[in-house]
Amino acid sequence: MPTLTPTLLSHVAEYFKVLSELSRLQVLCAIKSGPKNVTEIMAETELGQANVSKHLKILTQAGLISRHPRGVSVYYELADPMIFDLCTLVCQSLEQRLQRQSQQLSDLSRSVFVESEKQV
Amino acid sequence: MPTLTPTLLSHVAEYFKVLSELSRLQVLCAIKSGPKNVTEIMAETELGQANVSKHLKILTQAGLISRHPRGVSVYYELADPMIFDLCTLVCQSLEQRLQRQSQQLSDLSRSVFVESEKQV
DNA sequence: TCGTTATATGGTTGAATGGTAATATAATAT
DNA sequence: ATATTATATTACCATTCAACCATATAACGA
Repeated sequence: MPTLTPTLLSHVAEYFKVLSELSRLQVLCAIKSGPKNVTEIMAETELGQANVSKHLKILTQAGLISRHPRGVSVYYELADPMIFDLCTLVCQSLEQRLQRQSQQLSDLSRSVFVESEKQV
Repeated sequence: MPTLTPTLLSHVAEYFKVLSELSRLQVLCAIKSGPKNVTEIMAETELGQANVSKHLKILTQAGLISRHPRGVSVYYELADPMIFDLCTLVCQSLEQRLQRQSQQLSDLSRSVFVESEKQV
């Protein structure tokens, strides 16, 4: 890993901030299978037009997607599919966390059960 | 990659939101080399006490770090070093983006140079 | 017990930002 | 030229949240 200087770190934080909004992740998922224009993205995400447009601008400025006007409509496509590698890693972490929690829960319920047995 | 249902996606967004704050990334970096107590983290990050405490709580609740009281002080440690794999991927993406931009800049300056030559 | 140190919490404030409606711009067709 | 469709922008509101101050809690020593 590169040295995480404060400057670099703030860029990383900014990157994560772009990905920290559900609507924007939905937009990214919408174009995961291939380029789509704004109308198509609106349909798939069920977000408002101005809203989608703003999010697309933010994603474009962050370099996560690229903009391709074609005729009257504008197509957007993923600039770096690595984004979904990030999502995969996060999902794995979430999964592990859930497993730990459910394990703790079952341990807890077992101990409660044992305790109640003692009472009898 | 698992199917990114809206529910799962919102969890992923939440995860990224935790990582989207410079102060919290600084805290994570501070304990990257090993567990540290709150005072040590304050010193390393130069953040206020209440501030650090709140960020530590957020990171703990998100499952990114774990809390270990020892005597009068409380030590925190990374719960999942995978976090820095995320940072590495992001850094690579940022680097690529910068390279593309600098390439475009040099292309631009070259074309400007050629144009000015034509003028002569 | 009392004081001290370490950490956590509550309250407040200001800045950032997502959503939406209204409007602007751009491209195409009639 | 004008209407129409697609996209972008602006203005506004509501919410979120980081930073800070003050205060509370907890652990330990004198």
